[in-house]
Amino acid sequence: MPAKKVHDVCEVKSIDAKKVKRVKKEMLSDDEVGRLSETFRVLADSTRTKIIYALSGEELCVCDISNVLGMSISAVSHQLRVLRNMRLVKFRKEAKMVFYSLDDEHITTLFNEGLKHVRE
Amino acid sequence: MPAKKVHDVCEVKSIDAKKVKRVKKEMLSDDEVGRLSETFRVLADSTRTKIIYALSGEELCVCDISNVLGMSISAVSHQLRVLRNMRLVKFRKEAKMVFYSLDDEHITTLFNEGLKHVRE
DNA sequence: TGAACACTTGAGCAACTGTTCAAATATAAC
DNA sequence: GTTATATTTGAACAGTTGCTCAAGTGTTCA
Repeated sequence: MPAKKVHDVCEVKSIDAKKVKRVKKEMLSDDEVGRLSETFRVLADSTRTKIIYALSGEELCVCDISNVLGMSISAVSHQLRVLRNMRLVKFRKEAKMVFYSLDDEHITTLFNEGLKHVRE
Repeated sequence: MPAKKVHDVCEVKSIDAKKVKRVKKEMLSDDEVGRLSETFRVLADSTRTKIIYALSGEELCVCDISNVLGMSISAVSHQLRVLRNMRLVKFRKEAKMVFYSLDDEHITTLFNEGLKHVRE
């Protein structure tokens, strides 16, 4: 069997081979593309959006965030873990409570840029 | 049966009721939150990321984009529809071909802000 | 010690997303 | 008309995501 080719991919060079080559050469690296979409993906969920906005003013404990959003502690905690893994929030423990706050001003800039866009 | 309450939500006011009230009042509207996460969501996929970047230099037809990305025409076309629905790209038909180009400079700004972030 | 509290975590599940495949549409050339 | 090319579209399918529920950790206080 010959090396199977995906039929759906246009293989003709009739289009604009030079253009394709040039654009291909200037394409972002896989690493950049991956980190870029990962970055946007954390911001692309409404629960996380609300958490980030809530924390943009002041630090809050998990229970407070849960109250502000009207969501279960568990759901909030799961999302806080995502934000923690992405290093977007930091936390500090005080007795039984855990206080979260923002930990990445680049993301804040990006977030505000997005906010500006939807409010345009 | 009495009105069922979600048990998991912390209902005690022992935390910081005033803080919660204040943050709640300043919270983004549902509409803003929705549009914000929708905006970030379009950018949160690597195929769409690549398409946007490819189009940031010059207009390209579907076949060229497919060649640049090394993906099937169909997959590219599906994603172009998403970008079209979000008004992020525009297109022009020329004979059998369809040329796409960017159509939203706000998104370009947001995209570049994201790029700056991952390249920091 | 044990109960209460604040939070985290894992499993399970429904909803969503991106891709493939096959079929459809549209335009051009014969 | 038929054929070829460029693109779109719908269905199906696998993979991912975000929530709930229940059980777990760790700290405080009696």
